[in-house]
Amino acid sequence: MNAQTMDFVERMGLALESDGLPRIAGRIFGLLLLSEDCRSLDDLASELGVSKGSVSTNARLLQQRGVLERDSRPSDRRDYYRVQPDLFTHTMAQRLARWQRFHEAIGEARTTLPIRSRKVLHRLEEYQAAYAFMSEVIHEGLTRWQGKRERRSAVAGLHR
Amino acid sequence: MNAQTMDFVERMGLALESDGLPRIAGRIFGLLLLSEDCRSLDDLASELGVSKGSVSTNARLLQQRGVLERDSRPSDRRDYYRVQPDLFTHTMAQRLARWQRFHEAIGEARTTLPIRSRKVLHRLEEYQAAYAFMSEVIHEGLTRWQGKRERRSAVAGLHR
DNA sequence: GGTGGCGTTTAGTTGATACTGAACGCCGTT
DNA sequence: AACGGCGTTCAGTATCAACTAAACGCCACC
Repeated sequence: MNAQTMDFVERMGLALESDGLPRIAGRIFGLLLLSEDCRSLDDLASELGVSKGSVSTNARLLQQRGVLERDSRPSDRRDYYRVQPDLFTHTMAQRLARWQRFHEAIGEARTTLPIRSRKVLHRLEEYQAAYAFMSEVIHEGLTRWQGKRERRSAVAGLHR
Repeated sequence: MNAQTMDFVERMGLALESDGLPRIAGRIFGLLLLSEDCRSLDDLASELGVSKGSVSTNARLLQQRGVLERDSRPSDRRDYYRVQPDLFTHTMAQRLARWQRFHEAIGEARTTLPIRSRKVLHRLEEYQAAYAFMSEVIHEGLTRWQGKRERRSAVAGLHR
């Protein structure tokens, strides 16, 4: 592997690690981000110099998170992985879902907890209102972006 | 402390832990979120049943992240902490900054790495474009929300 | 100048988890 | 039915970070 490429892969390892994922998951992601074609588990393992078991576990983890996609080829028993084509939309949506859980906890607290203080109550309401507003903004932004993408690829289709 | 309150505090502990912060930091945040007034370090430590050192370190951490604010009182050497008033805007802006670093890495890779594949290049460009777009959407949304807040508090001021 | 209350720092412990290497199970092929 | 190639799983380890408790340093007040 190229030295610069290895640097990038390593940076991605650290970046996703700071996001709560295993470092190897980040490395797999980084490598596939720069790969033209899908890669098999053994391919990934040897390229990254890590055990096959780790790659298997982490590739599946990334797949479940919507970061990677699994692919198969006719008359080939191996699994191949690649990055999800519309990666950005997926990860963004997933982040939103993660926040949602957090804000649900606050909402639940607001309704079920015996809150004496008007100040606290107002603080929680304010927070929820802000979340609701921004959640809507982001959702609307995502659909607008997808619309742009679709229109662009439709035009590209005409040019073929 | 109330049992339900303890549940909530514990949930916040887990929530912020899954965000890369120490669990105690989450507990401090949860407790202060439900507190009418500021709390001293010793107060927090005894209420949460953890060591004073942990509270000191983690409260400062949350302050540096813009989650908490430190307060002091005349003729009192103790530090008091409370949640940042416009918590939501702060945390949102901080998340954006964190993403930025990630996307800078991708941008850097795109320009410095020798990328042979047109497909890969297009993938990276697409990703960056999406990020730029959504970053703008979120920023614009945040300023709109702050505008709403200011107008509302101005009206509330008139009514006093 | 000593004393007590405060926040901070640090050595040490504990707990969690990423990772490895090997065993396992499955299936297609011979 | 044995074999080989594949993905998965699991016991063992090693690393890392949170947390505690105690020492420390600082400042105000006596």
